[in-house]
Amino acid sequence: MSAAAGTPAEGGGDRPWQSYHTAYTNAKAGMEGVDKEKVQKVIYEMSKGSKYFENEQRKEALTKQKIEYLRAQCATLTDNDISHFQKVAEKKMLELEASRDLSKIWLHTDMDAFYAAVETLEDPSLKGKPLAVGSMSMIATASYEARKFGVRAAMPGFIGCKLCPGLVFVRPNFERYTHYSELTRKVFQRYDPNFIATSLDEAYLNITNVCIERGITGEEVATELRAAIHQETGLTCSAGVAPNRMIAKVCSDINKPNGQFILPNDREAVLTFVSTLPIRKIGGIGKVTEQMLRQVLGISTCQEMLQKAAFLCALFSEGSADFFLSVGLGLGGTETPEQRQRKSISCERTFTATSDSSLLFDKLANLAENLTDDLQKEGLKGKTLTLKLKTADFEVRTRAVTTRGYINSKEDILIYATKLLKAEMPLSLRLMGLRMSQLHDEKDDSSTSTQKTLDIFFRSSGNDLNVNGANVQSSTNTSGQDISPISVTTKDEYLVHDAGTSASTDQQDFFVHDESIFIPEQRNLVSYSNEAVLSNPVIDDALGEAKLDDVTPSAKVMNAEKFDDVCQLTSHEATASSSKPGQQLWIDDYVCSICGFELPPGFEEERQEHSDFHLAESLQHEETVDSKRPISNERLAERSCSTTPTPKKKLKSSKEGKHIPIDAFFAKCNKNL
DNA sequence: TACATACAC
DNA sequence: GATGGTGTATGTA
Repeated sequence: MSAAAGTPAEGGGDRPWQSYHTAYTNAKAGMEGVDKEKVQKVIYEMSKGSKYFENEQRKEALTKQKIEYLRAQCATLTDNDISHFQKVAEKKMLELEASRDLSKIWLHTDMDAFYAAVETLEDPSLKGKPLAVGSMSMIATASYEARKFGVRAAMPGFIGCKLCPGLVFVRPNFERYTHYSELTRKVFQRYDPNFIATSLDEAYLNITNVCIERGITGEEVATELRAAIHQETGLTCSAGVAPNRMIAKVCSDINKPNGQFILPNDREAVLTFVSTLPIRKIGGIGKVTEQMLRQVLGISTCQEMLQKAAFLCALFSEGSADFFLSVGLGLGGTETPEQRQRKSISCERTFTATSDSSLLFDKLANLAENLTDDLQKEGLKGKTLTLKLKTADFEVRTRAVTTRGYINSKEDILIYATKLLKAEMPLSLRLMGLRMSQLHDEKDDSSTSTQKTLDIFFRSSGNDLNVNGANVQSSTNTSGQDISPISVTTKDEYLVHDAGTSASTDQQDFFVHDESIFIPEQRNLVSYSNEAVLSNPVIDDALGEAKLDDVTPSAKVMNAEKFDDVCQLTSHEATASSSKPGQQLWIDDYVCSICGFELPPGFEEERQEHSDFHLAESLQHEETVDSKRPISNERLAERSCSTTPTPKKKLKSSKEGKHIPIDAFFAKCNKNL
């Protein structure tokens, strides 16, 4: 195998710090004169032995395994394989080359040490001092003075202190940063009304029209724009100008701070530029990808992507290979993308590790509340709730559940979140997070709040206890069947709706991520009308089903166990049961003995409502004395909860060659034979 | 769909 | 003594 000319495994032995790579190992602008070896040593010494460090070691070991695996795959390639992939790669490169568009001029701007610069502007006494915006745990931004000592963003503050004993710390103040960010965006808007803001301090501008209309060069636009930003904010920024966004971003980093770099719209210039460019400079190529490409294929510059094109096509997925080859050709991002919708919304918090379950449930409730606030502020509901856990050992797990309907109330979120968390207990955690995805706009949804739903139910119980009672209209589905209100579910999973412009609301007390693509022209996209969602899905799914099903309470008690089986949660002994309405018992202080519905301790109000529900149900039962359908609490469980089983620790060490490209190759080879 | 990973800032 | 929060994309099962 000729191409697997990876460098020998570095580090280990007498210089263990050399092999400890962190997110902040690679140099940032302003760190040119830094004694990297010394910094590495300090980072290593201060990290060594910590749980964080040990987790990093585990992750590195996995990366090494991946690298070994790819090397092995590489070694199996025959000359025939290689020539086949060479052809594949050449075809791809021709196609990519044909797509090259040199008619656009893109400008990328990046504020210089943004948070630190804003703080210095607000408090001039900080000027000239090594400054870290952040805390002892984490630095968000380091001033250029601090960078000279090796201090940088994403580094924990205590390591920064060690590297730079006089380091001054300032707590982040996101309202300030947002204010200054808005000032910069006013300037951007004048040059490109459709500019793309990727964070508070970075943006892409398509300046093609400005250049044409005013008959000026990209360089002149950059100079003028940077001057305007300085004029209007008092802050400096750097800019890169190039025929596409990928290159423009790299260019803005070249003469940082307070500088600019222009790459002409010329194919040769682009290829020359890319020929020596380290792959790590490219957005999307991080620590792991860099290591893989270097250690498996000996690739360290973009141009080498082209030399090793056949191997890239052989070893990686089509998407990855396309990306790598584009990088080698210096292509990427010439059209303004469609405004993208937010896909998820989340909230997570780190705290002192604890295994105290009541503390953990409290924290979960806080998260649910925060998430609800954020969802409601944006008028969003979601279907998939993901619980993120980070153990005291820094191991990260995520557990998700998809509900049948869209939810966004604290109560609903907490019911599912609690279920997910309970299934993982006991464990010691240092972080919990909740994320809602599969979102849609609340205003497109006719569903109402939990309370309202219960109101409707109770009103209906009072008047007409028939399942098709007056308060809940019967509806007809597409196949013309009469369907019960309870089973009416929304069918708008792929609803398209207007996202609007989003001014970032930086509520967090630390880092902020402003993902909004700022497109001031609000466009109303088509939104497909959804079928009516009559009421709160959680209640519909869990309680409503029970309302339809007609069974004796004792049968329900028996099924409470199955509920747990289906959800694969801790099994509860349904020993405590009551067939009398109003005397409902909570098994394990948690599960409703009648229907298996779970409500954690502390939800006394909700429990009361739930008990009331069964009371009403029981009354209804007395009125409609038919027992047509035996209850299916399994169905109830399936409907309300699709929680996945507890972690199956899969060891991804299956040495069986399952890598798609390789398999695909053999499939193709067989066809070709 | 669920989960893990990688990445950006 | 101590290593973040928000969001996207992708691969895999």
